[in-house]
Amino acid sequence: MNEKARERACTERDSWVWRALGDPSRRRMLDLLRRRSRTTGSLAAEFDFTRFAVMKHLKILERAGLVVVERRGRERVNHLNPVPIQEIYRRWIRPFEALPADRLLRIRAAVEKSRERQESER
Amino acid sequence: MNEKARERACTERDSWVWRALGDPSRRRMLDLLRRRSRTTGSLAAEFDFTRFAVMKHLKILERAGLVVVERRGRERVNHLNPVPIQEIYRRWIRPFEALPADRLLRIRAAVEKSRERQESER
DNA sequence: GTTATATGTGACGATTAGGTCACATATGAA
DNA sequence: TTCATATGTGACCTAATCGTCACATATAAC
Repeated sequence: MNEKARERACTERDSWVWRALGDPSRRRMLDLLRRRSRTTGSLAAEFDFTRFAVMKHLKILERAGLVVVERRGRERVNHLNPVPIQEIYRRWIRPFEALPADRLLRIRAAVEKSRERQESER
Repeated sequence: MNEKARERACTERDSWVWRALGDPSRRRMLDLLRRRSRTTGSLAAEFDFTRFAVMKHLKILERAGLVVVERRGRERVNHLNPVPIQEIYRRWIRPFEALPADRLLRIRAAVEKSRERQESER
């Protein structure tokens, strides 16, 4: 029961992060911000769609805590914050790596079979 | 330029996985499947919405490679496949952990400031 | 002050996604 | 064969999401 409660809490807390990471444009933004921090305008120049759309994406990333804003005069510098991604890893990715070996074998067999099935369908 | 091409390819290939992970119901499904493999019906019993909705979710998870299906007579056993999640980690999570120390300090300062700002707004 | 630049807001439209429904198919057991 | 059970398909509705537009605000430089 404790585990269930923990799961549920994590799901809700991480929800904004997952939503933010779900969009390819936003992932590309994070990739750009990973190299160096940028102002909103500088970031918008990298995308085909309008600056307003970029701002919306940044707002979503900020809400998720993935982007932190530093005001510098009339500019707005967007920094990438890696912490939420690390938390996602600890709560979601790592547990999925720790499956028992017998299950992994069985899953691998199922993957093989489904691959064969897909190929025979062609 | 090589790096850019690699990024782009990764983004597109992982796109289905991200989409699949974006929904909280699907994440809960993966959590259930992590404990043990289940038939579609058994899985559907855990959710408030209909079995058909569960099937749609399973289809999306399957398209992303996160769920592998094993036919067993008239039953359909859904296995969790951890491989795509591991790939997500390698291509997306780990690079974000490797930021240089000076940038991390600066980002941390920005996080602090934005937190102060948020608190003063209350 | 005036003006140019950088960022923010509100309303709107098109597309997609999550969900339900009624109905169809396939397998195991009697 | 007959019937119950497990899974699959097509059309539909609703709500959220991504993008645009016109307009508003704030700061730096002159």
